[in-house]
Amino acid sequence: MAEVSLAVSTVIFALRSSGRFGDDEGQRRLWLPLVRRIREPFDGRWALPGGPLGSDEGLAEAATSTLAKTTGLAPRYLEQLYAFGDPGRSGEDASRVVSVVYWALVGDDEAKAARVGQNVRWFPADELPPLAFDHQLVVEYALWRLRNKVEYSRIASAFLGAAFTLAQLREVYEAVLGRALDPANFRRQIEASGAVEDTGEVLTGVRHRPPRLYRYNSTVDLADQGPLGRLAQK
Amino acid sequence: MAEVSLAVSTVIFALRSSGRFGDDEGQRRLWLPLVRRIREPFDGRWALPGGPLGSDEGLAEAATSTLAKTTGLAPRYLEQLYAFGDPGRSGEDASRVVSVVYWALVGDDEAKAARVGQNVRWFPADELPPLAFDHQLVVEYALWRLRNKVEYSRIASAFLGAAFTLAQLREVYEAVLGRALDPANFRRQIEASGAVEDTGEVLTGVRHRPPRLYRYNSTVDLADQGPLGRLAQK
DNA sequence: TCAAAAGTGTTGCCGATACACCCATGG
DNA sequence: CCATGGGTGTATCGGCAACACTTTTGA
Repeated sequence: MAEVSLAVSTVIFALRSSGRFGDDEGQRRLWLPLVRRIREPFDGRWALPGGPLGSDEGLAEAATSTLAKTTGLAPRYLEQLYAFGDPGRSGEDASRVVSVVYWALVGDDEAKAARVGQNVRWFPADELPPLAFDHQLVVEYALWRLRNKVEYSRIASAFLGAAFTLAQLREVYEAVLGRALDPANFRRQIEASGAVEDTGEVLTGVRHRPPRLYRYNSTVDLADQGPLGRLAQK
Repeated sequence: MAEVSLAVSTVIFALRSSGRFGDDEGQRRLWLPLVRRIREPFDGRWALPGGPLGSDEGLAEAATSTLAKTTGLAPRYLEQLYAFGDPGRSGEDASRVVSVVYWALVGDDEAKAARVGQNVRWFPADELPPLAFDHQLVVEYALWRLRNKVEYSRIASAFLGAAFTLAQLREVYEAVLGRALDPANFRRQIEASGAVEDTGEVLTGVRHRPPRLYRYNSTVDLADQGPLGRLAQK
């Protein structure tokens, strides 16, 4: 009945060091992968990865498979962002498309191994090329959501491995929020939130006092941090 | 390409006094209109008003026209809630439907004049009948969003007329949040937020000190309180 | 023993809550 | 002049930011 086609796109965030030197050199920044369009409208422009919704796929499932196809990665966190569907957003007289957009976080280490190719490239989130469709707006909204959510949930964990120091966690916060945080107060906040627990181990090899290693409190599932999460307890 | 049809549904909230006596009698409660389904699946059950997306309609536009069709009202506030699209949510082997759900607020006075019929009825939000599809979950999520948003935005205005006393505004907050608020502190919070301005007039005819009448600060558009609102300033 | 980051203690400020108290009106 | 809600003043509490200070390692 409806003469509209439905697509699912995903804004994929990774936190990678931008240094040209060693692995841990340089500041961490947010990066995201874009795909180059190979047809009209917006032929040649960069766009968010996505595709039509398969008839047996769930929406989140479609976002995950898009993510796998373009980067070869599995998301550590995935959440629906918004459904965009105003007529005209695909360009002037293009056919009508409604996009359900998701945003995702992938791990730092995995992102290094991410596939790149002629038509897939990673860009720093604050230095994007001109984008197709209304994707500029979409990315800005996703960034806003990410920055907001970092402050009141524990999604920052998605950027880190199984064990981490509080300094590493703080670096994630600082990169996402774009400002420095007081180490002392950050420690207290995180400890008070109950989001992490002490592994009992320490990180050695650094040329100063060895920091403790923490892991995320497994009693809280990351998936439940999403919009419908708090209603899901049946 | 995609074998899925797209529909738009709306959770419509009004704040009406539940008293059987006069207009201002009794506690205010949240009410919402439901429509009775007249076909399978879920024939005979109550469901959220909605319909397929017209080929020239924007998503919000479709939500507004659904609202007009079922209640005869125009929304004072409208915001996208979520896109639901998992296979199986329409019942077992039903055809695949993705619903973009909006939520809306309508004014107290207008809601009194709202159309009702055999197949449209208003229910208190906390005494809903069994609903079709996953609409129970949808309504719960909408309620959660409403309660959250009342606390950090000025959408409560949507339930009131052009001029109102702070006591009336407080009643709205109390009904939505489900708890009593300190009048003194409520006054300070609202005044500090800059959301309202004094009209200079007072409400007479009450048998105590006449309360001042306020209006909402028109320099802030209600429509900009939505998710994309803060990005819309071009 | 020194530099550097981990980790702890302490203080002051600010916003929110609780609640005492005065104000203005209708009856 | 009294009951009733409008409206103002104020003390207290708790969280947070700022920052001084101690700890523990590698070099």
